[in-house]
Amino acid sequence: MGRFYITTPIYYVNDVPHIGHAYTTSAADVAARFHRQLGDDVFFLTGTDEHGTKVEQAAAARGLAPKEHVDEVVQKFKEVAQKVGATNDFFIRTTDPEHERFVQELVQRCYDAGDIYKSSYSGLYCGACEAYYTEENLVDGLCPDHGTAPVHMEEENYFFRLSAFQDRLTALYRGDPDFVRPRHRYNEALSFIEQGLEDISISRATLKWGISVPWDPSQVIYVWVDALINYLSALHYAPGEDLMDRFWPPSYHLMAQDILKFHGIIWPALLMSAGYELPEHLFVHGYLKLGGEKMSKTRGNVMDPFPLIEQYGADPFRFYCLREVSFGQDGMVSEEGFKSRYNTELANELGNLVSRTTSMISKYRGGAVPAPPAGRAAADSPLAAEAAGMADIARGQLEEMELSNALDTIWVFVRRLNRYVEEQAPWKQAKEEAAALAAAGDDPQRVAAARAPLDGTLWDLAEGLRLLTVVLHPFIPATTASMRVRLGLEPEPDASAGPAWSEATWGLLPAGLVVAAGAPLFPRIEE
RNA sequence: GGCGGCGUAGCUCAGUCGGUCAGAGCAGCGGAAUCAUAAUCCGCGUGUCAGAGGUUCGAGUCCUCUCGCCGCUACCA
Repeated sequence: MGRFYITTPIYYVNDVPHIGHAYTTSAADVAARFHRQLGDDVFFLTGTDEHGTKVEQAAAARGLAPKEHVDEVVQKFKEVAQKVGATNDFFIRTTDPEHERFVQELVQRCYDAGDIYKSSYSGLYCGACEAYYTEENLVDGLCPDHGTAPVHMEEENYFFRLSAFQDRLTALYRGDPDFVRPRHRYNEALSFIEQGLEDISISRATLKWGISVPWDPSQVIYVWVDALINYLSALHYAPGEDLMDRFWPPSYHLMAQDILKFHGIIWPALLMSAGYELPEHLFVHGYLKLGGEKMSKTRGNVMDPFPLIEQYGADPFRFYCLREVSFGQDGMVSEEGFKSRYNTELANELGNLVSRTTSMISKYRGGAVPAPPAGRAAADSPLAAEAAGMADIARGQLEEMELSNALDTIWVFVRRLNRYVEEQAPWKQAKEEAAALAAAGDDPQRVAAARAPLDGTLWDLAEGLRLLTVVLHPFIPATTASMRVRLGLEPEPDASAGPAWSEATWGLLPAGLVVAAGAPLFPRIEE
């Protein structure tokens, strides 16, 4: 039994929830569910980042106080987690008073450690934005939002001595090539560090909407510093006892590539300064691209997942994203692709497999899953070895966060079961059985022998489906729950926990199950 | 410019330590079967593995160079 603490980034409420948020949260949920199945002590955290200039401005534009504004917008992000079926254990908001207090404590620690000092920051400042711009971010030398010329300004800020951590960060990376995965992201971060780190300003004098610097209330803490600390602060006040001891450090921080620098460099340095253990791994997943381009609102090529989820449920969405795109790499998604995979893989291959299996058990055995033929050990099933291999490999891949590889491994087995039906041809076995039974008379041994082939086939299929409910639970939990009902298995007491991974062992199918027919798991999408 | 990555069948992509690695899925064509959501299964690919050179008994798989894409290159979430 291990410990598993996984996080998504906390989402910036100024943005509108989009497929990227749903993707990250889904992926984190897959990992969290899998580790619960292993029996690990799991904590899965997500939440929202609610401070900063943009939020302050958005609120002002609506004539609301910032807090009123974020209280409203945060609901949309809570809905994302709920809609994708995420089993997050807590939802943190950086406006939680407990978080704010903790951020101040932590920053104070860094200050006391001598890693924060006052200096002046100079740059190009747009008064309308109340923000600084670097030259690259200007459009023809003008503010991209207001079209006005920024002025050169200086402000007194507190700086974090990031440069002092260069050697320790280098050592961290050199000592653990898996600190950031996949490897090319590790290279990126390391090369950034080796180019030389400069101190960073971690406070703002012109902004009000933030957490004030404890020793100088005229300034607020830079929003990224505020945000990163959520991974730590949450454990101090999320429901439950001793969460720090139970869960720190994080097993995985999940994120997209745009925020690697903050998580891979600033965050470890802050933790070093404040004296905390470092996260074990950062995992950087790719972007979902539509039509070969990175999705962006300005390009108008954003794929909105929420109508699809409303219409088809969370499972098909989760399945599609994690199956279509190699986890850790960029990939293309489209509504067309969604429908294609939904129909071919979920409806035809998996859904129909469940249909045909339960239907044949009903038709040939009155709905009762037969016992395996007398004298045939579970391990003698033609599928036993493949099933065991599939479960082992998928487990290893899930442990390594190779989510799409795991799904691929599992799907080979789904297809194997369909092929098995064709190979055994139960309808043919049923005819042969009828003939053999007619010839067997009352001889119990001959009756048993006559029934053995079809019994074996149906039992194998039911057992194969049962295994699938275990290994697919992390990806499509509502579906596997429904499959278990159809197979006549007892529902899990805790739906978010799912069946224990140890049940992914061939031969554990309980005796005496009665299958239940049902509407198609995935009705085909007809166009 | 520097660092990193990518360029493999019509499409989307796998290819861990160099030796059945030339593959999968989709799309297309042909066939079988009928338990099932007309759902399944089987068969069919002459691809210069971007190009050139090199190392090696042997290279998509290592090295060099060229071409074409992409990411990162500091405080914009």
